[in-house]
Amino acid sequence: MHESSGQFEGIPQPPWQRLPDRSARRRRDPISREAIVDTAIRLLDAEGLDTLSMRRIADELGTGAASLYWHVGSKDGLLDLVFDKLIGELTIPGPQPGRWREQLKDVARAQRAVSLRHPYLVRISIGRIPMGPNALRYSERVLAILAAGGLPPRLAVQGSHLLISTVNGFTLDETGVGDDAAEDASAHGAATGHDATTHGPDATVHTHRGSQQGANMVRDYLAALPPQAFPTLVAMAGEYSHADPDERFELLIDIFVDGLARRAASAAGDAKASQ
Amino acid sequence: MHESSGQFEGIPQPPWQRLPDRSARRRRDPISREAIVDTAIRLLDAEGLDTLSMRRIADELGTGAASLYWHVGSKDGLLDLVFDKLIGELTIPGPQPGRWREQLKDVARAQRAVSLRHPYLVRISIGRIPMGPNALRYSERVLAILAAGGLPPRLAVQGSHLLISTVNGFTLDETGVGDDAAEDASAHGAATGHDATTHGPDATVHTHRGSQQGANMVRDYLAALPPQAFPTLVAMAGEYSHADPDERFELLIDIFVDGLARRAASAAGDAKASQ
DNA sequence: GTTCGGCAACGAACATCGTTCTAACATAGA
DNA sequence: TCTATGTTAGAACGATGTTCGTTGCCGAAC
Repeated sequence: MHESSGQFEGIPQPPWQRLPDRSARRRRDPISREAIVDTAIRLLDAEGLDTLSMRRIADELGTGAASLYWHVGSKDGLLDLVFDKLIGELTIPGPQPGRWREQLKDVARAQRAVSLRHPYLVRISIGRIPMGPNALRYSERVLAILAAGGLPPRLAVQGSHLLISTVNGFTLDETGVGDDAAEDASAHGAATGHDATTHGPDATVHTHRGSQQGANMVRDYLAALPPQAFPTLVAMAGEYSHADPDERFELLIDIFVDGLARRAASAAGDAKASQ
Repeated sequence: MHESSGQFEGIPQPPWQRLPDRSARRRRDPISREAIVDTAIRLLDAEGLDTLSMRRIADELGTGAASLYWHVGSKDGLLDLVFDKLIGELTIPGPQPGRWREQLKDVARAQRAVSLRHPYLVRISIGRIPMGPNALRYSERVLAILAAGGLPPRLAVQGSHLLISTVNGFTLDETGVGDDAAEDASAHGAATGHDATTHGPDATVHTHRGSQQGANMVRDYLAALPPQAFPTLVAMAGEYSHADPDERFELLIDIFVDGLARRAASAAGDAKASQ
């Protein structure tokens, strides 16, 4: 009170008497955990996972990096919150026993859609056991669908786990290649190429921003391989140009859900037989 | 000159003439790209991915970090080489047309085994298109098995892709949880728990070094959930205690390979019908 | 009305990281 | 012996996650 400190705004503080510069930076709009999570997600969507830093988030909020730590504990804790919040975007319908197969496919499609909308999601999920409130809701509803479909508990639990990891595996290489800011080739090829099997690039080829251009590059590269060493690869190189991710994903969930249904049926048959 | 610098080993250099201290550090054993890659793999196996740094590798080789860059270009380039070298550990058998289903399962098992032996492998593979010499050999042999099994090219290519990503997805959460150096809980729980669905932990629970202890923790936690909100999860909590990864993996590849075989058969049927 | 204590914010600093710069060295050929 | 070239390596740069110590705010107690 008494407007104690910075009362006379015109007179600058003597520079040797170093006082905190509270000119900018209003104490209004106190930062909250939700605001931090939201800006983190906004930055992640806009600029990708690699460029996300505590300081970047703090800048966006008009504060310093240290201020974030009171609310989120650590960057990893923040990513925990981001992860669960994004899982909350998933809406899983209530179980309809006769339609459990289609429902399960819809769940898979929804999960892939979220992972494509936030291409960093799968990478964030690594090493994080999904046990936040939204993740629990998600597991509950998926399990409910499988239980309503008549799967025995063991198979239902295993199936829900496998569904998640299978979709994650698929979207991982769908989203893993091109993140953001296109890097140049870098081609670290020096000498010492003594044991190379082929005359292709030295170790691994990075193809950025996939889509059609990258697919054609891969196809051309494969087609140019020495046929005696890679006969099948050369013969099938053409298939790599029109690789439709949607079609492949549908094939995957078809295989998975059909297979799961078949195990469920055979399990039911076994149970009936041993009755 | 005349054997200018460190010739007479007994006499120390005058300290004001600051020359690089080449007292230790023999010029023998010049570092090579292979030696760098091998040391990196050894460190990765022993200490995990998080603690790997260029300086750590250089220390192990008795040199400085800058010296590595002449050979590998960048850390990412080094990981390219590590990745392809580890893929080289896989040995895929030649195709036996009548046994392609078992062979494909064996491929999956082998891939999982490598990913468990080097738990950082899957994480390294993210964003890396597998086109090194060993990766190409791998793709060639898998495709050869599928082609010998009679799959049409389109299905063979898609199947080989899906096999890799499916196994990766499975091993990702098998190896993703506990890396190395056990961290303490950290529990960043402050106030503002206003919208929590449950009275459980705040956001996400990290269970380290999985196995039985972690499984029991998960089971107990799920069993203690409010049953009206999570009826299915609570009812099936017991299943989470005896979750056998091997059994689940076998279920996965059973489903996958059987499903692929079924598509192959129906594709063959279609081809014959439209003939 | 004044004092006090805890919640919240913040600047500065620390350790570490990947990477670059540049000088020094080693060795082979002239 | 001199030079050219390939190779090593110390120092430094910028950026990162995180911690420390301090400061301010605001309601409760006196």
